[in-house]
Amino acid sequence: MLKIHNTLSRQKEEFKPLQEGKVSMYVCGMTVYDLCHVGHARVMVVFDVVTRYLRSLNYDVTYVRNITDIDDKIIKRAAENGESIQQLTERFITEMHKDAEALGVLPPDIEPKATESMPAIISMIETLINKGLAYPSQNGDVYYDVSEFDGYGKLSGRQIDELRAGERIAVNDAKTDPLDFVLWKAAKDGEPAWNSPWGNGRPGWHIECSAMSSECLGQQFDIHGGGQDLQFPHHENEVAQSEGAHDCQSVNYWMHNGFVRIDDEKMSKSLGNFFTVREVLALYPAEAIRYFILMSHYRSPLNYAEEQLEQAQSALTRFYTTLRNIEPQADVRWQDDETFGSRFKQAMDDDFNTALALSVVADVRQALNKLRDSEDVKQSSYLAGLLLSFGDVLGLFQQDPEQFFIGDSSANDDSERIDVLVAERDEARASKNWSRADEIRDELVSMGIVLEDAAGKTHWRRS
RNA sequence: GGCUGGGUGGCAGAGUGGUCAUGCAGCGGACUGCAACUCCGUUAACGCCGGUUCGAUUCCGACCCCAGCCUCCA
Repeated sequence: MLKIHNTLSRQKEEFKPLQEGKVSMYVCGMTVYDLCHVGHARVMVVFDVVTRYLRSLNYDVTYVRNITDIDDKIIKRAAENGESIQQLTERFITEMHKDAEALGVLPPDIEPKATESMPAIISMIETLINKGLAYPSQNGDVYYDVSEFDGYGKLSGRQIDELRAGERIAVNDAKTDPLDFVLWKAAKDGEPAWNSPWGNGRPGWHIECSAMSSECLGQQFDIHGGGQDLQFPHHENEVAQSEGAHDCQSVNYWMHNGFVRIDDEKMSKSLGNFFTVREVLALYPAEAIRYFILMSHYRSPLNYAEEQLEQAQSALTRFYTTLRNIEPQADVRWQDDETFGSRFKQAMDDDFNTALALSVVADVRQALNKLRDSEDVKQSSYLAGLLLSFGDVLGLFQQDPEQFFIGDSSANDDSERIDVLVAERDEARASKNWSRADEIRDELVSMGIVLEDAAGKTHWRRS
């Protein structure tokens, strides 16, 4: 039985989809004005695994991840760069897709953009105004009237009074209450604008998600995900908008992943302490980054550190070492395995506990290694297939092992030379010329190459 | 200040009222020409103080410390 930690109740709850056998899920994606950082990578990887796991349980999943392609930061950045907004956003959408692909993140089923959802956004704002939940102000903005929505604060666990007592809310004369938030922003000169009943303008940030989620998935759907920092105000406001407009509970399970940290501090654009995915990919294999993300539970903070990435890479190296030279059985389904499969399911059913799931997978690896010198090819092949089946859920272990060890050949064209040296050393070893053999090995070590003399064959890998 | 979440061995990170996490690293051994890989064995933890209990890292209470949100942020 799958349990999901629901932010609404702050508890793990049994997962029951609205429609049997189907899951509808919406995740807040990127605002595309810059490269993705490791925090964005975490969201993508975490919800990719959620999707893969649900599918492995035979759910028919519709996964929506939006793109915010119009907002203040985008306008500002485009102006700074001297390019059009469209040029900027298209560029970073392409970059985001490259990062996602490198990290083994499967594309979402629907990837709606704010700029392509204007009719739905405008019509939702109209509904909110007609219901008395929103009001146009004299300057052309439209605001949501927080005091008119009963459940305001239920998702983030806040009271309106508490929020009002806070001193950090900017004063704005156009609002009747400082807590009210903008649904539609009137355009200033030179800003991109869409026509609306309230004049030219653009949507506020929160409304696009309410509009796109209901447009893609309906007024009610199963799971809504995103980073923890979106809980308030973004998701709280989404609840107010969607439920205010539709008079029904919009989301049954809210999932929020924890932050990536650096030196015990949140990695964020505003603090400037972030690493882009691109930077990290230059240092470590993409799969190691993915493994690193899955080493901890998705709701825990994840501390980004060189040591952790290297640890992930070492662990991954062991898996591929094990998989080398075994022909995995192709049709293994982890769901049918009673020993490891049931433990894996238990871990993943418990709010997607990938850290625990990885320990089960490590046990499979060990069982496989124990068979290394045995004659039981059938069992070895089965366990290797099982490993790949688990890996399919986690998005790991799918590469050809040799490829993993050799690395990106376009970046390293010394493979031929290495092969020549290895062959030369094998000859020296055959004639028991140990000093020559060791000399060659030392040379390879200085090139960052580790040799492994398996039975009858020498493998090499980059350290 | 208000509201969340958390403090586990050298590091990372699960979990549990009373024999095992797991990974990386370390130590001893097997294997190896020597290594590497692999296997076997092994060291080591549960912030602090009380309480409940036959027994608490796990439950309860106080305290200390850390992070996050309350403003754009995944």
